Amino acid sequence: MTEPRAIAERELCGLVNGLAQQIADHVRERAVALGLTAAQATALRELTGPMTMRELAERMSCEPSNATFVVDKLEKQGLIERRAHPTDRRAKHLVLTEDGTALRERLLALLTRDSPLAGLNPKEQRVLQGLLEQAIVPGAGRRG
Amino acid sequence: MTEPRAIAERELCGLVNGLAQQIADHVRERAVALGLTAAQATALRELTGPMTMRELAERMSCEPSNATFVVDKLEKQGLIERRAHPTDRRAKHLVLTEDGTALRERLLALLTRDSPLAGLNPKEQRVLQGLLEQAIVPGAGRRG
DNA sequence: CTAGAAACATTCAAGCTTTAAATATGCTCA
DNA sequence: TGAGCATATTTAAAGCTTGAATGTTTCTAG
Repeated sequence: MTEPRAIAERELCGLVNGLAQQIADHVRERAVALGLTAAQATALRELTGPMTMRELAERMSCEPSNATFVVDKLEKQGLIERRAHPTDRRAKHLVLTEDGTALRERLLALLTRDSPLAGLNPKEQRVLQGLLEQAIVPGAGRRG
Repeated sequence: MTEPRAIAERELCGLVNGLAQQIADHVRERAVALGLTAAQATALRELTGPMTMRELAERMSCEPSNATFVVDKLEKQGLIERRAHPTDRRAKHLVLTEDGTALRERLLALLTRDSPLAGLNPKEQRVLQGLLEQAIVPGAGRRG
């Protein structure tokens, strides 16, 4: 409680959360300009190529059931398609449509402008990246 | 798009989000052990002393309307009280009840054990803190 | 081969979060 | 003083997220 070390760690957690919010707000702002919600934009951004629902969920740091919800919306908008997975019949293969690909390009362009990490120069960003990678426990977030 | 710098920044955003999730999951896990939800636990943790709704919302990195929602729950459980603010009649003064204070102590004890930042030693945590403070734009997250 | 365990995706209920709008109070300045 | 704008909180609607089932398919040990 009054242990300085514990207090510092709590404060640090607050900062991580604060920066995550700042990033999320940044995405949300740009998303609405394209008629997307923040969650939809995040999914679109993470869809770097064909992948399964689970892979997408992992990239979004969310539960698979949430990915189902978001992909439903994107599919209704004709931006994405759920195809049969080539080798595993349990899985779906998510593929961007032509419209989806085009919109994703526009989204990435918007997201790249005015980075939410502009306060850090490239070197500082590399240091931050190293620390975050070290702090993140591989299997913990979603099945600890 | 294929610009290496932009890709690195997107990846970095993903890592920030991932660590924030890891921290949130850590809180959630401990919260349920005390009959609290993650949001309620976060509010309780941030209530370091009497404060207004807006102050609490800022500490939680959320909208004031969300703080209203969470404080409603805590108040119904008798953990917190909304009192008149001593100098500003628009504002509420949030104060922990005796039960609330006791539960907060137990929560902090749980949260301190098994830190979600255990992957970093104290020195690394200080470096991380410095970078995060630099990356967070003071007025940005909540009023664009 | 086959039964059991594990993995992928989905559904549903419950709870969280944001936005916009509404109410109440405070502040500034002519 | 009082009009106009800013701030604190709340409400309602829409959307997000999680966790616990469920159905299907795959894997693994015998």
